[in-house]
Amino acid sequence: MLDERKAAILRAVVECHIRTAQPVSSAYVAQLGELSVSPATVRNEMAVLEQEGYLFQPHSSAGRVPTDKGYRFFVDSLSGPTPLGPDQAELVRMFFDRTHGELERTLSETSSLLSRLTDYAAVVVAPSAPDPARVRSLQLVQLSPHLCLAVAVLANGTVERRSLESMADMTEAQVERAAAAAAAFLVGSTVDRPGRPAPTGDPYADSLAQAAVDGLRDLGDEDNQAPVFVGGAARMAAAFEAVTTIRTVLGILEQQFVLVSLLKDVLDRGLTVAIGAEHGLVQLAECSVVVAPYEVDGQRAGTVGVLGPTRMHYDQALAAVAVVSKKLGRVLSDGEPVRPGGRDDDRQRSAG
Amino acid sequence: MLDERKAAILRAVVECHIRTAQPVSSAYVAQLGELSVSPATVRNEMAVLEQEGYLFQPHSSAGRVPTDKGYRFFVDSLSGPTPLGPDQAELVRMFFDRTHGELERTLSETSSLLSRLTDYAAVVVAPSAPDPARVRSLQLVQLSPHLCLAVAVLANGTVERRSLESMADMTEAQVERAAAAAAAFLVGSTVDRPGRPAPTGDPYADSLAQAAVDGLRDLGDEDNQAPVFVGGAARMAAAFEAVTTIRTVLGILEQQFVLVSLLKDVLDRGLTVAIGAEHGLVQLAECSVVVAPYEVDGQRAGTVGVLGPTRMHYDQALAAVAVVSKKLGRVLSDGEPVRPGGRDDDRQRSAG
DNA sequence: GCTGGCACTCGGTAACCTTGAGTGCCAGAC
DNA sequence: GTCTGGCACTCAAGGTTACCGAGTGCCAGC
Repeated sequence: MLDERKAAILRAVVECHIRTAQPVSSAYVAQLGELSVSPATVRNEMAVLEQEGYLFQPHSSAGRVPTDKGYRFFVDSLSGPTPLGPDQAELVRMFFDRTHGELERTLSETSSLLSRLTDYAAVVVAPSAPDPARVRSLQLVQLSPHLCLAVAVLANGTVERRSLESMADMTEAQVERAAAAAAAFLVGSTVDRPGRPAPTGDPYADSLAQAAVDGLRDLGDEDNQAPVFVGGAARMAAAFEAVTTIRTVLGILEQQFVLVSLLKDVLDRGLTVAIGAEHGLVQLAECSVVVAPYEVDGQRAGTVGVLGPTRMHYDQALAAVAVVSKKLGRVLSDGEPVRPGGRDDDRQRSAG
Repeated sequence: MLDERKAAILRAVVECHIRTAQPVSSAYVAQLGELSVSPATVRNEMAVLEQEGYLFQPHSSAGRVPTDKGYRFFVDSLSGPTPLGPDQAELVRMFFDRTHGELERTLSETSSLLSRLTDYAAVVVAPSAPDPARVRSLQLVQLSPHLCLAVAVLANGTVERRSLESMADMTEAQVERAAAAAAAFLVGSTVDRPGRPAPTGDPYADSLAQAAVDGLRDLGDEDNQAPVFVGGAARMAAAFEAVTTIRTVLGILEQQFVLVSLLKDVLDRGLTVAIGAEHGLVQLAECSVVVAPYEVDGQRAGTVGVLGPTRMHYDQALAAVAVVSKKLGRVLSDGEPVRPGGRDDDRQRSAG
């Protein structure tokens, strides 16, 4: 589609613009020396590239700036994964060596890590409950005469809470009976087990037990909102000039629901990088997203991602996201906790 | 200290500058009509106020802007709590009517609410565990041969997790024995109960049980970090002009530890409002903080606060923080869950 | 097809002027 | 003594003009 020389020029323009945030001149590209041609030749090629929509000229006497299409070409032509820089690899190693358990905290700190690695905002979507989720224990805690809290510990260590309100006041004994019934029904089984707890003889206890079981059933549902952890939102303030842009982007980062669907959407379309308008969100037209799913126990569980300006360092972001998603998945996998001093290597073998 | 006329002028300047973010002229104050004097007189008074450090003149032909000291005088002279506006009161009522249980979620949404009420960033510090914390149930969940998760449900519905690593691999039976021992020791008691679980006959199980008990003991410790929920950080982007300021402030908002100590510090000094440099944080010199503790079951449990520019709407912020802290405390109190359609009134009776 | 040369464009910067909001001060009135 | 109107002064903001130079587009020649 693009001959080799045009491609090289385009790549040079993108790389330079990512670094400098300035329009790139033909003189700069020529002086690079990669292809031994004069600025005039480069100019001619650049004019063509502009006609074809890869470049854009802010005004008639300025250099060229890549369009979204230009970035897309650049990203697609990135040759294989760049390795992480040594300091960054060190950061990652240190982080995952001392991390274990405490799901929320791990996820939250992972988002900070990813943000520090890339210098953009990072997003980590919590693992959806393994499907189907096996219940390890179920408790009912009475908070007030008509308010109970159902606390379920799942096999993977996740803790789920549901508050249950009853119309009538409950006695302690009733709550205990309900808890026993609900636990007998659900513990050792999965949350979506069909049927209902065995009756206790007390209709109030029965309905409470049923409420607890019902409350947990939605865990399997698709639309059950997975929590999101955002790290380094402040770094977006440095990435943009216009205050209004900053405000918009920060606003989006606070809307967990929007974030989740954004990442999900990108992944569903089989993308790893969504540039500018490629994802649906108009408000993020000046942003790109780099995402990767992570696997827990061999299943896709959640997503990590980086949100930056369209002129982001894609290679570094891709590398960071790849490494973090892999390591995070491993840390969260049951059978494979962090092995301090273990022999895990960061490099991906083969896999072109 | 300030005669009544100077005080009136100062108040007028502060109010106007909060609204307009512009230097305030003598003509404006005179034309207000509150005190029937000419601009020239106002000018003379303003010159004195500047000498005394209440006002500041950006340049010699500009109006006056309040200094931190000026704001301090203004805040101290606010007469009693302003009531919330009707729409805002409605927001608050709706929010707390449909809120119950689910601690983290409540806190997180409360921070959003407070941010929406004030249009600044809001901070909610989670309640510190009631002191001493009573344990309702204790479970050990084995995640891998040498990694366990201790899950404790406290009497108030809080769930605490601690991951426990053992050198040697543990069998399921050992974990069960340890869980039984630890539960027998702690359930029904408080986390700081002295002594140790009864021995099980298996040294490995004993040490695991001990580890679980030890792990929870730090709950009572002072330095145990209370989680923080920040809402509406994006609104800070609108409150300031300079991008660097925005970045700094957002950076602070991401450092939970700094936030907690900031709020704690302000409260410890007996303040409700900290203006500009009054709190220790140089980076937040352009910000003010409005805080209020909330009480759960009659004890100070956590803090809510608002972070805005020094020229914030103090009256509204104070009102919002007061109402939200009171309502939040009530919702979180054991004996007193939200009573839908109940007879709770928002007005503070007497209490001058 | 590439290149050097050249005219042209146009954003950015600096110098300059003008405007007007606002002050400080003073002399006179109450 | 205190207030006030008047007046000169200051200085940021905005507009105009001129200039510079980076960068392009095009063309003629190699």
